[in-house]
Amino acid sequence: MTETRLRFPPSPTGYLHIGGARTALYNWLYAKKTGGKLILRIEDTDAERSTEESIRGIIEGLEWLGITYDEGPYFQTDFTADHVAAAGKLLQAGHAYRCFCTKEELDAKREKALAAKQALGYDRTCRDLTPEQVAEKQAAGLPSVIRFKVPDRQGLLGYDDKVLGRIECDYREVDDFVILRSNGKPLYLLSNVVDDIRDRITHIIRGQDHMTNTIRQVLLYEALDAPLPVFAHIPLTLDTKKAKISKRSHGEIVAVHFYRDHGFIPWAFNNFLVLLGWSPGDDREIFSREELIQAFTLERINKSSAVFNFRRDDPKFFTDPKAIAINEHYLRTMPIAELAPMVRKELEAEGLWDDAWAGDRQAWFFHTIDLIRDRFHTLKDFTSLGRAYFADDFTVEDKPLQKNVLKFPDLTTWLPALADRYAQAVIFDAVETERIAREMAEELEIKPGVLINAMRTVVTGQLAGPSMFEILPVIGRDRVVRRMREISRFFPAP
RNA sequence: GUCCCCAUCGUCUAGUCAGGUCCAGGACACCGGCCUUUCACGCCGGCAACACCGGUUCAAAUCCGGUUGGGGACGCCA
Repeated sequence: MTETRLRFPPSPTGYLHIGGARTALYNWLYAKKTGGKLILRIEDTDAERSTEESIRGIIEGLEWLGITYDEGPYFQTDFTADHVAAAGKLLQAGHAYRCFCTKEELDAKREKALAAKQALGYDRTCRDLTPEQVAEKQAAGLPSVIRFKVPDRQGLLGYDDKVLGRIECDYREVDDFVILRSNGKPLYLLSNVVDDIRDRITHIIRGQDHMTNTIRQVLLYEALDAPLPVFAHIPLTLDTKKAKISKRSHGEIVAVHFYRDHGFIPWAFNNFLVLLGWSPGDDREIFSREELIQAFTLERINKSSAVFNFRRDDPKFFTDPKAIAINEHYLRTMPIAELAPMVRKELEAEGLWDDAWAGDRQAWFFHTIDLIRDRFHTLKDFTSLGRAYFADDFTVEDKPLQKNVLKFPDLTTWLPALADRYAQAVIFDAVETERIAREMAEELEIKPGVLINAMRTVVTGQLAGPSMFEILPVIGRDRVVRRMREISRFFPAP
């Protein structure tokens, strides 16, 4: 059996979006599973829309996701000569012909057909031009494109799709498509096939929006006398209104970099993505890299499209809740040693990082992450909700302030008093701080919760969090005492 | 308009190919309860779907036909 060779061929006309990322992931998984190769090919034949920035963005996106490729990036424009040669060969062999119809004529016909609700498509005007007629028009300097000549055959044209099964349509339904523009530049349908043949691609995993392309490309493989690769058309990712997700209409929310910038763990995002159109057949949903490679098969890819259930401007769910849930799962369960570098990056970006946390204080750093991560959703939470553990410039949220502090003006004396006891305590650990706090509450004849919740508020800024007495030693006696003594600053001046 | 594809809880899906074990399972979300100094933590429970019509069959989510609905494509874009 020959080596499997797959490719991911993005067109560099924008950022990498989740649909493209998922396609890349499926190709990558299949390559890994079969011990094959993944090739990255930048399809930049549309010079007007291709940009350097987009190429960089796509590569960075793949890198962030951890989708590695074995060859490339190749650039399609580097192989223009091959494409042009192939077009010439098809012309010579009678598989293609020159067409002199102008864009204007074609546009007019298309619009007319659209208005009359007639079938769209090329009417074969130039298909049967005699060699003399062609020579005459060329001599007159008329520009021409090269069109593929769809064979005049009875019966059905088709191929076997790995996920959809047999796909067929009538030969007459396929238009004679353009393979070379009037300016001599090749077009996608041709370039793509020529490149796939040269790169010896064995499996093409792409979106179902390519199904009509595949039908036409099957003809190209035949005319070019090349073996047909295996095709697998994966379902599309739709938005909540069931429209195809696109960069243009959805913007950042569908961009891979959005998830990087919102504190997603790369593998968690892959794990979410793979489930959008594939399932292992049992109840598993969380997979390590190796488990997923092992479990992944083309046969278990879904036929029907999936809705990416993202939300906008929702304070709780800024994107698909399931994506967040999977991210949380990883955030809360992965080995601290793997999570710590990601947290470090977040802290560094906020200017909060202290090198000691990678040295003498690494145990503290790991313990702190472990203590607070249970309630976090993304890596961003470490520098927002968890800021008080790493810095003094944290925000005290209004809700706990109202509920736990301002409601009890006596706290301006109670809390500094408790702070004094903490300052003088022989030991400052969870057991001792709790004993002291409860003892004082008893003396004051108040519920311990009043002191505890007030402490939580001024020490962490948050309404909720881990056990208060676990928190205190982590934040450290000095900081705790200082924050408790400063409670008056939250009350309006008398 | 033409062609192609698809159709199970709000969302992602299992079950469909080999009909009975499915008055349909899991996850997320939602709702309720418990735990707790707090909580968007944890634990327990609940709500919730086979698009419709017909056929085949002792038996249909599963097979067949039709209807409806959704999506995609129809470029000298990729």
